[in-house]
Amino acid sequence: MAFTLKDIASLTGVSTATVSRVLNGKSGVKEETRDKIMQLIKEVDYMPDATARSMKTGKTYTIGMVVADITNPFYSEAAKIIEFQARKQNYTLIVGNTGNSSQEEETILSAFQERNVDGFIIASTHLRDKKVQNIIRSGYPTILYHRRLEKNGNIHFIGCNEEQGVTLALEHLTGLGHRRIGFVSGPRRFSTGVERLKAFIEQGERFRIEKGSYLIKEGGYDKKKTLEAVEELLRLPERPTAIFAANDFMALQVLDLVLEKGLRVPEDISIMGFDDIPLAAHHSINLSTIDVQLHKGAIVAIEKLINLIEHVQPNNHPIQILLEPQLKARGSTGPPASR
Amino acid sequence: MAFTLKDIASLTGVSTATVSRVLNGKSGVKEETRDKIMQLIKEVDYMPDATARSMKTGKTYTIGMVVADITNPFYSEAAKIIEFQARKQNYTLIVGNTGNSSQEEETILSAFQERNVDGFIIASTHLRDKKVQNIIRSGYPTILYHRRLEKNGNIHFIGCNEEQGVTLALEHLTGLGHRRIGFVSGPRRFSTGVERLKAFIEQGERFRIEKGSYLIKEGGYDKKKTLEAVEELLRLPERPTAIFAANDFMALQVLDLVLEKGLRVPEDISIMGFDDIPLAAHHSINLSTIDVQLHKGAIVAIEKLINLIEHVQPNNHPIQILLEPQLKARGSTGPPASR
DNA sequence: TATTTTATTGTAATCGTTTACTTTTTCATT
DNA sequence: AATGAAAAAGTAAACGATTACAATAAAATA
Repeated sequence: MAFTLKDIASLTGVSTATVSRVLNGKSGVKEETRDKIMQLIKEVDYMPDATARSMKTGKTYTIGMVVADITNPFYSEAAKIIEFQARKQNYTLIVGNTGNSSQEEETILSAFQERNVDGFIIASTHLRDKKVQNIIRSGYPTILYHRRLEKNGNIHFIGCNEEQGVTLALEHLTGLGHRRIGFVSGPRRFSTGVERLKAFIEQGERFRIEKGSYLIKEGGYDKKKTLEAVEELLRLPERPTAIFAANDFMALQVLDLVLEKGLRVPEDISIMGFDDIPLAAHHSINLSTIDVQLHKGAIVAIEKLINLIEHVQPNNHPIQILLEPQLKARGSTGPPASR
Repeated sequence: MAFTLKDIASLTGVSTATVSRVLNGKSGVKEETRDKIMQLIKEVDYMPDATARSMKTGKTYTIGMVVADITNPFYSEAAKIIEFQARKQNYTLIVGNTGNSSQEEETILSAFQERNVDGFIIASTHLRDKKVQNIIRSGYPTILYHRRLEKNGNIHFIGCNEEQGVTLALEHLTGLGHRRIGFVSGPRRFSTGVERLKAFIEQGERFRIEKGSYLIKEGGYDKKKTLEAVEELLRLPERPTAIFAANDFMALQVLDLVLEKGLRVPEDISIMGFDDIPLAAHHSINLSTIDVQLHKGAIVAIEKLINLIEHVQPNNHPIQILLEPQLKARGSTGPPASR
């Protein structure tokens, strides 16, 4: 049965205050007393009750992170990095998985609030997410990661320069000679979805993608939706010579579907992704994509969050960090077949 | 600024006891009073402080899960399922990532203990894990998932029948005609590592794998170790016609390396994995492997754990569940090239 | 040695809930 | 109207730590 601070106090014949002081490494305790207490602590393997402690101090040393899908390498990678960094500073990370359901997200965020997390990293918000707005408004230290809200007044955001990323991708594809490029967009509820789409349309003009020869199709995170989009693209009278998927997770699905149909990549069709999840570099995937600097972003996110938590900001300048994406040209893209 | 139960009490002019009763849906509160309180709660969006509550009740409704590597789809998939099931019953899941370091694992487990998690799902234990033994001994509801301890007296374990899995794999490979099969084993600190290896050796005899013509090499989770193992296998005078990796994560690396060397799979060499992570079914991976029933295992694990937590077991029969693995024959295995 | 000063320790309230126990209110019964 | 039982509400003590403040012990100074 577990020992409490009180037990330690009475067993060593001192007051709880003294034990607490020792526990927290405060000064003003005689060496001898400290040693005696420390020894007993080791001996009985006493560990302070974080619950009780945080009740008094108001700090839980817990950070709530909520992601769209932990099985998506993009998020699991980020979670891993963030957890690691957090623990280095004594924080525990709680990760919640929304599966892109705002219903679930709300439940999770509430659970986290009830548990008094010290701060949030939210990587699942949709554009007009009431609950998220609510949390930010009520002053919780919060960092929006990767996805943002529609209106971003006074909101801390860390992500990548989506427009720049799309530009790089199109530069690459058009550089190879592609003019008919199909785009499988992400859901429009998410900032990444709309921003990448918007950039594709804008930049598409600039790069002279053939009018009407590309199709934009909203994909989802389930394979079915992506399948529909791909089928529709391939059924076009003038088939696109390249498909650009709005993220790697979808690109993988596209790749899968295209291969299933017996097309060769990149000889028959090029595939381009976005995000650069670790798997993209895998030899048998070998996906050309845009590196969104996930690692750097994750590190900055947790660093900034802990900063927000520990030093009440004198300046309430919202943090707005846009990382510069990079092109990763791999084997899934090549020149279009000449006909 | 957040409202407390006391605020709700004084604002509605009742005692804290009454509010608490309403909050917990207890009887003995007049309808009218209940309504009045409920209304205020909605109005000010009051949420009870889980910290304070669990301090009194001794329950945190939190489950600690510790995994070897959250970016390994095997674990992220399990975590996702477990989190989902847990939340359905009002539990929050904390996931810790050990990166296979027992140092890290210990830190994480201690952090979880201090936070008074109601139970543990441990999917990272090594065979003689002191800390894990310690936790089990001290009576925490704990389920070992996937990996087990060396001695399993009175320990709850859910995993798959490793021997059976290896047998299926060898049946498949030898059935195709392979006699020289290289095995890249997992680390021997883990039960899965030794069990799969042991089964390979035992069953290998039965299936008349050519003596001395196969090599067993301990791989790791970093690509370097696997690379070494693969190189050594390929350098053998009589090259194995198939490589069996002790898990899919490693099989993916093997696949990658083999392809990099210009070998065709399965024409030049067959690759077999173990676990059946979702990615294995991906068209461009198409890895033959052993389905360890991860989904079922995860569901059972969380179900049993919550059961342990909520109904103090009258019978302390340790739970020992071995799921039956299944062969998933895909494209990475085929008959050996005839020479 | 008496008196300050400083270092060490102790006391007790508090954080926000829950809950055993007590008190008050309501209402049926006589 | 008096009584008693049942229903509703209240009181106050926990849970296990932290901490402001008070008290004591030790050391320094006069």
